Amino acid sequence: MDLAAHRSGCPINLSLEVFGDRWSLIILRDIIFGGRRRFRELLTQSEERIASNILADRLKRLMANGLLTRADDPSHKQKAIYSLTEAAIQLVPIMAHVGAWGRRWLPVTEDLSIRAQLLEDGGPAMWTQFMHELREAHLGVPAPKSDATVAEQLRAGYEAVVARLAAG
Amino acid sequence: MDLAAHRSGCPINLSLEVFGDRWSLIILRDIIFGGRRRFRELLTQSEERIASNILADRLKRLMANGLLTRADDPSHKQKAIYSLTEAAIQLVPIMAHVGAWGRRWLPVTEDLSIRAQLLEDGGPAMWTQFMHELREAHLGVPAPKSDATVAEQLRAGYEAVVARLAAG
DNA sequence: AGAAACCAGTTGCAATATGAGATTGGCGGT
DNA sequence: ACCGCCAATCTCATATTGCAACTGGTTTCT
Repeated sequence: MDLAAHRSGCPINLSLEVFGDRWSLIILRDIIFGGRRRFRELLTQSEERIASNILADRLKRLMANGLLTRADDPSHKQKAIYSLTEAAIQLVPIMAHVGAWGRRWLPVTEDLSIRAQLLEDGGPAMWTQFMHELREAHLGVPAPKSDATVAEQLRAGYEAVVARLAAG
Repeated sequence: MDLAAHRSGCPINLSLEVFGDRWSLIILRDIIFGGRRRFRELLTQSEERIASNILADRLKRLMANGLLTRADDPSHKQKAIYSLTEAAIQLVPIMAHVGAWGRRWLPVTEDLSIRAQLLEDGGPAMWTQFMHELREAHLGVPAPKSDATVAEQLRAGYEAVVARLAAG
């Protein structure tokens, strides 16, 4: 596509050209923190109700920009599996910072911000471990063993808040 | 404006609703790292050539979202001065991370990425000092004294690269 | 004083992107 | 054979973006 179609060679500008829109980081968030790997999961299980055409377009664009890869599911001929690339996995610290910033300055809801809080409290060490787990799940790189995975801690924290809110 | 017009209460989503577009962070980058404070400076001195109506719209939106304030310049009746709020100053670590990510994964140019590199090398300590300097310049909060300001280090690094590229 | 340049935007209009909903065509399970 | 699932695509209405020209006022120059 874009032969020299860049607005400038500034790293912030180029980054925005890749994920500076309303949906790309939402999709990556769902893949990274929500464990979604397929079109249908991303379409129906996100809070923000993305339209199917937008989702299809963004997945294409993220692949073209090297943040995602797509593979056929060997067990289901028409199922596709999306995987993060190393570049996308390295967005984890940015996600953590953005989540922390949003939690501090915007009217977030408790259930949807608990993961951001756990990640903020865990700090860079937790982000690094989480990135290892993502590399294992998406790139097949074995991760160092640990008793409680970050993914599990985030899930448990979320469940606990949802249960507490439901109990009232 | 938008009463409950949010797509969800997720901190990442709400953050994207504030600055998840192609221009908002570019404008903030120019204010934070380029020292621009006025409409005309932002309009004409940016690499990416923003259109005046888009600039006007984004400045309005950033003010509505609490990232900028606007004041009349006492010495010039029709000059306005834009200032960062504390919320915007706290985007510095995100800017630093996004710059570092872009530098690693995208085809940046050397002159426009030197500042990102200096900021990456300087680490969180340098970001913190820079945030103090921004608080002094935009909020009137006196910053701890230091022999070389971060702003000056970034400027000098940029000038050096530009000079070397021009000579070489 | 009069002309020229500067300032912060606004306006009109074409091109582009977004969004909701229906539809497509291949696949799997029963 | 039928029904539901899957990854998209199509259609059409609305919203956003981008360019260029323009506004109404203010300072600066001569």
